[in-house]
Amino acid sequence: MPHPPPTGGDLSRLRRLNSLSAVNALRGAGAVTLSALAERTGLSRPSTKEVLGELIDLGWVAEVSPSAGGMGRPARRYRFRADRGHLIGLDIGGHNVRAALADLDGEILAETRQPVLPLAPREERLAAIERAVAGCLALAGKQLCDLWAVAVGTTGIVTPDGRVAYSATIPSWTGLDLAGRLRELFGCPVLVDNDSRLAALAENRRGAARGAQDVVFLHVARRMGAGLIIDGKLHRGFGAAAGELVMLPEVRWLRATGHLNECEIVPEGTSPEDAAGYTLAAARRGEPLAMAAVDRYLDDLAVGAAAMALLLDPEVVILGGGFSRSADVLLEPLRARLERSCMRPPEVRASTLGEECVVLGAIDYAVDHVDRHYFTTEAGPVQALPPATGP
Amino acid sequence: MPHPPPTGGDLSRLRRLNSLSAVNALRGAGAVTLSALAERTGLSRPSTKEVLGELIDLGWVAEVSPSAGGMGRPARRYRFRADRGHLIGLDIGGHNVRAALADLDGEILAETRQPVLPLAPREERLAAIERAVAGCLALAGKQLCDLWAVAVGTTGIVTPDGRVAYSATIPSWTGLDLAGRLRELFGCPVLVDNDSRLAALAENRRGAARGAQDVVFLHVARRMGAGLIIDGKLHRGFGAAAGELVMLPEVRWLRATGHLNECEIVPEGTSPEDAAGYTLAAARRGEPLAMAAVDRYLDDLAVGAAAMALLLDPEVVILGGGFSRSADVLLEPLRARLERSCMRPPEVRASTLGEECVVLGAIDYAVDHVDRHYFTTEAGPVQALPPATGP
DNA sequence: AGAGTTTCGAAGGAGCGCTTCATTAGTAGC
DNA sequence: GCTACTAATGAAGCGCTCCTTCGAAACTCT
Repeated sequence: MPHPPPTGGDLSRLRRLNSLSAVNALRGAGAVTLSALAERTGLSRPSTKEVLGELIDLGWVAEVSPSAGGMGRPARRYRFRADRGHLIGLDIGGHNVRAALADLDGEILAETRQPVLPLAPREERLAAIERAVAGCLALAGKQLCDLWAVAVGTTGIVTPDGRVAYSATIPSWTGLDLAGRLRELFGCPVLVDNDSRLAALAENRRGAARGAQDVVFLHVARRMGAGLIIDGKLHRGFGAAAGELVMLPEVRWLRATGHLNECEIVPEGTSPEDAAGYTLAAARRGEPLAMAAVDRYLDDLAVGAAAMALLLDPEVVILGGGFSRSADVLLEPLRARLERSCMRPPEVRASTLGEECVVLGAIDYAVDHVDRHYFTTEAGPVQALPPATGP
Repeated sequence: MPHPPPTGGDLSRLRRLNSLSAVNALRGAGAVTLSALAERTGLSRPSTKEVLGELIDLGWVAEVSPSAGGMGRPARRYRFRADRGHLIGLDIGGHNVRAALADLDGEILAETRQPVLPLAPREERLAAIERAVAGCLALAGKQLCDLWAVAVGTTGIVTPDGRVAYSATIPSWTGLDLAGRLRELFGCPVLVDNDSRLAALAENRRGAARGAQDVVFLHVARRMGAGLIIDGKLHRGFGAAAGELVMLPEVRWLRATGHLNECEIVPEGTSPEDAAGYTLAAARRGEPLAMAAVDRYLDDLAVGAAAMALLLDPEVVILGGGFSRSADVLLEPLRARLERSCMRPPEVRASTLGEECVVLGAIDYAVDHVDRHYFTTEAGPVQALPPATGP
């Protein structure tokens, strides 16, 4: 029988915990004085100083110019060196590849976009990915060797080891060892996950669902998806296939978009990509036919949304994805439908991150990965900052 | 802005962690030698001894007779004093009130059952609860003042503070402040939760889903329910209403049992309670009409089950509740249906705890409560054992 | 320039866990 | 019945981490 949890332990472990506590207090807090840090960590000033000194020696923390103004002796100030490593977030969709470059705090430094055709062959899309990343690096004046991790959100079902098991939106993607290919390309750790899940993560960290413990994120676009935050953590499931509610016919998500695409009001010859947007815009203007189509669409959308809300009882449901541009048309009716179906209806909010939610979620995922690697109890003592060539 | 997590800290905190580690290593492990304990906790022998000495002083640990046989000097042995406190688990259903008495390890010492009519008034059911508990106490020779906690599983939606917001099975229950009433009755902390959720907890701790991180528990009986274990923890949801998928018509769980009740093969005059069981038994014998009814029943059951499996991607789905007696008829077809609907089908297993799953889950919930209260980091240092009159 | 305020840096003390070693209590073999 | 072996016990001494306390330093306000 394996021993349960290796809790407690050594004195060095206590130091490690306090180092982590200090790192967490410094992360994203800008310039912090020693006294402030001591208060946040709960340690005494001398202990905090010792911990901080160690972090400075390891290269994770730097001193910045002392504070000006105020009473008493000016305090020296310190900051987390978020600029010592860089991360790439990728959103691989049917029509676009988006990339963003961020520092270790997840602060965005550069963004690019590369259009691709949904039916483009694998290599073409991979080339677009490479261009998008190269563009980000050039914009920020960085190099490949500055990258510590690349996180990717893509449509479809992704296995735990980063292969694309199946993608309806990008046919050529099915069966690809995406993580492996990108590792070759970028020479650093690559994390791959489903795009809807990463979007949910972003909304939870910096968007409309900030602070919520239980979140249902509805990725509404031509094709639907869902991402779940449960107990403050992204839920992936045993086989990393959580959120694939679309596949169940009774949930009516497969046919939902059809109501928008096939609305009679859509002019002949409108491309299938633009039809839904046309109907939504027409509904906003008050065209009766369009409004009826949107109503039918919402009826179908609400079935799956209600199933999730009833099953999980989340604090908030986020309406995100491409169609969330039309949140003004969709939000209130969705809320009304959920209030009819649910005993304890959740809040319903529109995404605040819009089109960028997947890229931002990928960045957040990469930040988490770095944190797990360097700043968790399991990872051993806080390690020295890797040399400038990357980890 | 509130300070995030009060991690790390004092030297005393380290001792606390090690005390907890020792308690956890002792819980449910019977008699343990000092060396074995040292190995499990990861501490050195002398440190382990000191920690153990403290726990003995506080009254949580006792020495037992030294081990006989074996090489070398016989080791002194120690055990967790699970018998110093007692817990009650209750299952309040439409037709029965079940009670169990357990020690602090969750080991069952006595069980009783009191029949009640579904339409019985509140006070009658409350009296049955009192009788069931009194019976347990008498069987084990204990008294009310020996109880440290009472945990209750009941049908219906339970608010976080222990009121019954709504119960379809027990009409008189709706609106009752169950936790308040039982606290008056028993004079100790009372925890109330939905019965399906507690059953899921029991299967995760000691039943068919032991060790699984993500579990969907299907409570199949006259009325359906669901309980979710996510990331190893019972999922309650923001308003403690998680699992109420039944309420959604599209999921077809409301009408499912009807296929069994209304099967032509059921003899005239069979009571509504027994009709479904009759059909299931007939299906097992191979009666074509019954088999067709069970098929239709399974079609409906599978819709909700598939929705849950697709959304959460659990490791295992447990078929539990009253109808799990007929798991031989239901399990394989359900598995086949899930394999058709799911990209990565979960394992499907029958409950191993049967009728007792709710009572056992209530006990497990009560054990968790005691653990949270006495043996967690948040609870401060491990407290002295309360005096014999209860906590 | 002096009082007040806040931070800095060093010294001394207490708690906790680790290693080490002599001692003790049993079994196995002759 | 005696000796050799084995494994646990108990006490002593060490090192690490955090704490409290104090005088000195640096800057603002009057």
